[in-house]
Amino acid sequence: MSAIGKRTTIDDLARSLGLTKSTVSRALNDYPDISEKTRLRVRNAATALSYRPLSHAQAIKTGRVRSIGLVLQVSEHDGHRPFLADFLAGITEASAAQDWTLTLATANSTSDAVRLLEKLSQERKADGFILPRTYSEDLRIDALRAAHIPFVLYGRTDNIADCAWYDIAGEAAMFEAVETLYNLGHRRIGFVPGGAGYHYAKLRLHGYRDGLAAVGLDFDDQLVSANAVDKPQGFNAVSQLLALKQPPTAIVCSVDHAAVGAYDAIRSLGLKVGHEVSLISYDGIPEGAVLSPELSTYSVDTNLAGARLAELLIRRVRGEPPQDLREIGKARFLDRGSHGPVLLSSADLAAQIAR
Amino acid sequence: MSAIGKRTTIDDLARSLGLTKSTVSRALNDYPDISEKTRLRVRNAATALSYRPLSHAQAIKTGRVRSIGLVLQVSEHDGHRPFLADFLAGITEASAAQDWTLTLATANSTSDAVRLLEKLSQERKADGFILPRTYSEDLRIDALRAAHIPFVLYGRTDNIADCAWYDIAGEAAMFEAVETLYNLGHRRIGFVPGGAGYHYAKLRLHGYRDGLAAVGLDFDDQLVSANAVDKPQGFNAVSQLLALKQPPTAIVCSVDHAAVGAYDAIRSLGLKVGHEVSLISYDGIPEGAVLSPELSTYSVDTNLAGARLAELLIRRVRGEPPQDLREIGKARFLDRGSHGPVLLSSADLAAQIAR
DNA sequence: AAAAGTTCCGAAACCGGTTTCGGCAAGGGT
DNA sequence: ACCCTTGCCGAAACCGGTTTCGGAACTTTT
Repeated sequence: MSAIGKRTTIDDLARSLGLTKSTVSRALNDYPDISEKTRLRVRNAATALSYRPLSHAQAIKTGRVRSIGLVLQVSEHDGHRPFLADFLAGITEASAAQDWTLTLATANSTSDAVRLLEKLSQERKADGFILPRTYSEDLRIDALRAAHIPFVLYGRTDNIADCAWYDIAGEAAMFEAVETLYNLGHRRIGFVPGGAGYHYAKLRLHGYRDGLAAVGLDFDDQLVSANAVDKPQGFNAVSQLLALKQPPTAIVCSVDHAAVGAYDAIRSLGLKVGHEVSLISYDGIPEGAVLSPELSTYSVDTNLAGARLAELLIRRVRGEPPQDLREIGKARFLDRGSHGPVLLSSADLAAQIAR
Repeated sequence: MSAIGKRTTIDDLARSLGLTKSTVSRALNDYPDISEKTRLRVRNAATALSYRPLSHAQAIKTGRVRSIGLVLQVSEHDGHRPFLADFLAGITEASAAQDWTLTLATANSTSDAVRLLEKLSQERKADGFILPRTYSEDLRIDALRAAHIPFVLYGRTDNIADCAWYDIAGEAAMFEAVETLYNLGHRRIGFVPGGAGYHYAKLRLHGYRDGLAAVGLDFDDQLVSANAVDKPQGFNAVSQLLALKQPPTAIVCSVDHAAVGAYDAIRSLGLKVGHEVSLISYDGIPEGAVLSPELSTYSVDTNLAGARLAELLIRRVRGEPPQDLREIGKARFLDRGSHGPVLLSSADLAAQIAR
């Protein structure tokens, strides 16, 4: 690898300035016992010689490599797969702004993820981790907590001790969706929950129930289908709901990919989305815009999420307590064509379906 | 960050064995001057105490952090966006097998990418880089070459000096597509080139031309449309081709996303894909399977590409010459419904379109 | 049995930064 | 005029590994 183009080290820099490397180091790190004059001299010389400290040489004393760890579980049902690039861009841009980088790994299972988290941390490839797709009971969190490794959740979880997080208020969106549909005259409102075990699914179901309570509708567990996170599951879930004696005239979906299946289910009964059956969903996947009618859904700013998570994690690594590092964002409603005023009563709808 | 759970250092390990750390280090790194007996003793003790060397502490002497760098340009037209997760998984899995990791960054422009490459390398956040989406003339390559930083291309380029690469033989696929269509009776075969400036686009156009030559058809530059890398561009490109006095009865697309637009263009003229107009494309995006008829296309194993690239780069960093690190894979043809025997002559097709 | 190799490990330098500690010189107070 | 700060920088330890060098103990050769 040819030794051409030797790096300039801190010693080179110090020598060229007639200072010692300790002074140079403190000047560059803004120690208070360095005069403003020499601080500037050092800074200028550093840029002139294009000096860049080796991050691993710094790390040996500071213990920090200025790197965010992220372990993706690729086998997951990935509603966020289309958002991956945005998510990563959000993290890396926010990180780069503070001179941090992203160390990425992929796992095939939760236990694999735990193993990688521990390994990356022990080798100090990362100073802390962003945990995407949190479960209500999450082994990754348990492991990091036990090992006192800094982390930030993308999502929330049951046991929030020592947890920092960024999350979108999916429950608020579901709540609002129920209200919206109620105001359009719907009185039988179904719900398609998201992935079992994921905490977001639990929260969104709560939001749905709270929404019902707020508008004065009774909760009917028949109106909650099986969990659905993709097109076929969504198809089955909605078929199941529409086969009820008193079918829902509106359905709230936890994830867009299930809603795509819902379109097929509704159409296969000779009904039209947004007319006989209204649909409101959550995620904001691009496919929603090419369906007809376009899917009414709550969209998530994944780039922003990545950026916020990176900033929170860096603060966490720097020692801020997790209680101060909890942030909730809002999903933005895309008011499109898949929902509308109630057209038929539930009974009439049942009759129509029976034909 | 509580000092609970102190790491075991190499000194701890040495002390517990009654050896010096130099012996331990050499034992773990398979130096020949360590007896087999002590080598085993050390290994066992290391796993027993779960000793994991700090990668940055090693790096200070070795100069390597065992990390692959990847700078994504997020603003690119990303045919490979849907494959991003697969690509990253391929890289990280192959890297992890050799105890390497992936350092990821994102850029908004080529100059931004160059800046990041240099920065990451100078701070030694990465030992070398994978360069995705290569251009025929690529500033990133120039920069890395000039700085003697190891890199591997995903794709090829004009000036291949000092270049190692992995690439899929897109030109062979285009060649074969022309042959296939010729054998089905097509004599007017159009071509939709990919992104201007990208080297893959140049290669695939060559493949198309060579294919024509091989079957004995003349090259007609009218049959080559404008560049197209997404749906609207594909729509325009194919509309342009079908508006010719002697329109093609078959079209080869450089990228699937353009082919999706081709479907619309063909249908809007009252024609059916795979009947009046045949279509063969390249990439293997998932959307191709939900079109009707399903898109005939050459699919790329992106996961494998990531894995091969990681392995090549690691060898490159270890000092193998780039000439020995060039590898070409093959795209797999998905023989589906968007192409078939010629139905109308070009003249008849023109007449039909005119109506 | 002495000389010459081998085998194997310890001692110490080294990598490139950061951080602690101490001291000199200038400034301020009495 | 003297002492005490304060400001500012140099000297040296330190971080946790890797690598070079030298030498003791043990074999082999002559």
